[in-house]
Amino acid sequence: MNQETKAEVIDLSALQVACRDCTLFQLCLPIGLGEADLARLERIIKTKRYARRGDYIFRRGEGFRAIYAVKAGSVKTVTIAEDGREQVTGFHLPGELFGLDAIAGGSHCASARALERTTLCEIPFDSLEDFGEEVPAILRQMLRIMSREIQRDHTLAHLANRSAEERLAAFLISISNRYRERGFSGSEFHLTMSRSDIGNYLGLAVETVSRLFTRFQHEGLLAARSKHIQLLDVDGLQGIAGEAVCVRGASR
Amino acid sequence: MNQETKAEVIDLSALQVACRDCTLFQLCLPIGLGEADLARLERIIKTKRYARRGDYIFRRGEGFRAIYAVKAGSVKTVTIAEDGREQVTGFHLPGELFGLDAIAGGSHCASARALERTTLCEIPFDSLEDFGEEVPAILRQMLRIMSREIQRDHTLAHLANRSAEERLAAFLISISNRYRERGFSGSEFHLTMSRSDIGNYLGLAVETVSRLFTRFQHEGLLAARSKHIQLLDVDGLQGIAGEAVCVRGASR
DNA sequence: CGCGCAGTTGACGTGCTTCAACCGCCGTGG
DNA sequence: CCACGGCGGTTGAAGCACGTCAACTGCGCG
Repeated sequence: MNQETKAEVIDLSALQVACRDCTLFQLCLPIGLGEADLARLERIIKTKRYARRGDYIFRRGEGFRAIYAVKAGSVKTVTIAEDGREQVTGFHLPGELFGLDAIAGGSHCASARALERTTLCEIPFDSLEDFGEEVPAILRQMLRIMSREIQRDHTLAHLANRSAEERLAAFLISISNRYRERGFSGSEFHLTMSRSDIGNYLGLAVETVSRLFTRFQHEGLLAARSKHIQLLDVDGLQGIAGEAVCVRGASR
Repeated sequence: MNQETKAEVIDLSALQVACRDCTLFQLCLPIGLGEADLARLERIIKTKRYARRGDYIFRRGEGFRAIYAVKAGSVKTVTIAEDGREQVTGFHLPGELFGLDAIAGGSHCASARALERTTLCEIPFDSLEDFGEEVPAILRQMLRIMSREIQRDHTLAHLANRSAEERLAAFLISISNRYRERGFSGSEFHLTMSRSDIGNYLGLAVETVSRLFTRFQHEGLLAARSKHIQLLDVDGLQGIAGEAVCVRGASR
C-alpha cells in the first residue's frame, strides 16, 4: 500500500483497503475455506458499488437486503426522529461493515450516506445465510464481527457523562486507531465528515467542536488544516480521552 | 428479599418469564428444531444460576465462557475507566440476554452485577458454537438477537443531544415496553436500579434524575413511591421522549 | 460576481452539575 | 431499647460548561 501522502497527487488505489484488511473479508480469510468455497464466496460478494458524496447507500425504512463494507471512502449512518432531528449513529471507514442493525427487523432503521467518493462491497444477506448453512464458520465469524460492534457502541455510551473535551479526544483516538488497524496512518488523516456531523455524533454543538479543535491546536495536541488532521501528541489526547475501556484493542 | 410491599405478597413465580418469552429461548423455538435437537439444546443451557443483590455474574477481564439470560430479577453491566469512574452500559430485564459484547475479544469488557435476587440461564459459548456447527439455524438466530442489540444501542446513542427530560422519558418508555413485551405490566413496575445507576446510564447527575421524577409526578405523568413506578400518561411521556426511532418495535 | 454553505470566533443565557444540607431507612452494636 | 453511622433519595442555592444567537470569513460553484 503506497502511502504517498504529503503534498503530492493522491493515488486512489492507495486509499483502498486490501481485501485482507477488510472486515468483510474476515468472513473467509482466517477460517480455512477451501478454494472452491472461497471462489463461491467471492461470487456472492458483489464488489464495486460506487457512491458520491451525499449519495444514499440505503434509506431508513427500506427492506433489508444486504450488508455493506467500505472498500474506499467513508460513510455515515443517520436516523431521523419524528420531529425531523437527525442523529448520526456511526461513521464507517475503509474495511468496516455497516447495515448490521437491520438484520433483526428486516428493514433499515437508519439511512447510510457516502461522505465522499466511496467504493463499497455489497453482500446479499440471503446468499450469506444460505452459504452459512453449509459453512457455519461463516456465521460464527459474523457473530464476532457483530460482537465487536456492540462492544464499540458500549464504549461510545461512555461519552454520556464526559466533558466535550473528553468526547472529542476519544473520537479522534478512535478514528486514529481504526485507520491504523487497516494499514493507514494513524497520526495523519482526513476527517471526511463535517464538523456538524462530528458534533451531532458526539452530542455537541458545532461551535463547541470548532472551539475544541482550535484549543487542541493551541495546546500542541494536533495540527488541523480544515479537514486534514495531524495528531502531534497521541498520548496527550489519550490522556484526555480517559483511556478507553477494554482489555485489548482498546478503542474500537 | 421479602418484597411484602404494600398490601399483597408477591408471588415469585409470577415474576419469572416463561421460557417461550425469553430471548435465549428464541434460539430453539421458532426455527423448527426436532425433538432430539431440542433436548440437546436444553442440556446445553444450564438453567438456575442464582445471584443476590450486588453479586457479580462475571467481572471485567474474565475470560469469556458463556452468555447469559435473565430468568427472573435484573442485572446491570458496568465498565470501569482508568480513573475509576464507573459507566453503566446496560440494564437487563427478565428474558433478555447479556454478555454478547465479549464474543469478539474473548474476555469481558464489562462486569455484570445483579440488581436484586436474580435467576439466570447460562449457556456455554463453546457448546453453542459446536451445536451451531450442526444446526446453523441456531447461529442465524444469534445474528438476529445481536442485531437487535446493536439497534438498541444506536437508539441509545440518540440520547447524546437530548435534554435531561427527554432522556428520562425515553428511558422509562423503553423499560415499560420491554416489560410489556415479556408479558409483564408496562404501566406499573419496579425500577430495581438505583437513581444513581439511572443517572450514570443516562449521563445525568443523580440530583437531576431525582428532580425530574418529582417534576414528572407533579405533571401527572407518573406516580412514584420510591422504586415503585406507575406510568399514568404513557402518551405524554412518549411525546417528551420524542418518538423512538425504528419502523417497527420502536423502543427496543 | 454573487449566492450558499462550512467553519470560526465572540457575547450571552441557561440547563445542568456541583456543593451542601437534610430526611428516612436500615443494620449494627452498645 | 436507643444511638450511631452509612447509604439512597430529595431539595435548595450557586457556578459553570455548554448551547444559542449572531457576525464574519473563506471557499466552491453556478
